[in-house]
Amino acid sequence: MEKDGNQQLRLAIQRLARRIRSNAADDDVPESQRSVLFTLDNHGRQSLSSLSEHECVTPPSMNRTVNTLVAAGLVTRATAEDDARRIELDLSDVGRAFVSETRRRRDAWFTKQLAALSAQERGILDAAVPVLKKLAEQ
Amino acid sequence: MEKDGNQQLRLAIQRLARRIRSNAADDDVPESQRSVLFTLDNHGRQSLSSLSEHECVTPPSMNRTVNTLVAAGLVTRATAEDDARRIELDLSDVGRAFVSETRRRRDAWFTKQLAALSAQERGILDAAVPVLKKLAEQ
DNA sequence: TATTGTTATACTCTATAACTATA
DNA sequence: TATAGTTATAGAGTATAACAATA
Repeated sequence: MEKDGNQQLRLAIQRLARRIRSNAADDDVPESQRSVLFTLDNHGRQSLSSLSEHECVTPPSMNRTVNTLVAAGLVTRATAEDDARRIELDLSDVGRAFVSETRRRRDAWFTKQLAALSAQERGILDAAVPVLKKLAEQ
Repeated sequence: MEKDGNQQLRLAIQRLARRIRSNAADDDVPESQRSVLFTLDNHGRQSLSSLSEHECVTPPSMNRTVNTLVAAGLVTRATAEDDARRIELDLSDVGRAFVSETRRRRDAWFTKQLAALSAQERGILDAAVPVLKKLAEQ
């Protein structure tokens, strides 16, 4: 890869990620809350402190975010059976439906963008998927 | 491209963009300010209102951000010669150096990640660059 | 009268410090 | 005494409304 090919690739990825976010965001739910919903969907029921660690936010801050989500009916809160200090946070049915719907909208937008490409271009992207995944996870 | 290949590609891009940001961010300068510096570097000297439009922020909000940047010596402010209502905002030399340094650090991190790939994998990514760019800009 | 920027004020999200309940 | 969560309070960053200066 040539000298500034790196920069071209990095810029293209950052720009595309920005477009995905701005085109598929649901402005009614702020990013901080949406991120918690997706974390609960991806990693399941968990305590306040594990959630705050995962989101790189302090417990008091996460507490407030969670309160909002519980008040909105998107998240459920329950005391843990084995340790009365801990609370178990999880998605409610409404929260789960919200996550599915958000995901569906993102995919719909992205699929529409892909449809404008040629078969050859889509083939190039298909080949790149595993490499991008490796890059994101290594 | 198969059914959920779209989703795989979208997820890989979003994850990779997140990693680029978290690994190369300069925590001393908040994202809102950094974004203004990059906009001035990319699009040159401009007024408060054009800057606020570009950043999708209200003029009072941008005014505050700009005040901070001027106080920090990263941005210069001057009354426009042809219209005394307008102000011209631009990068100072220090601001320009900051932008270069940030860019250099991002590239360094990303280049290091790419170095872990095989020649074949890098070739696949090279081929994908123009397609990703098209996707980000269409 | 319209436009450009600024000030006043309030709301949201985040943080640190201090507190309560449980282990 | 240590841990999980909460409350109190303060600092960014943003918004709307009202204002000042200039065109």
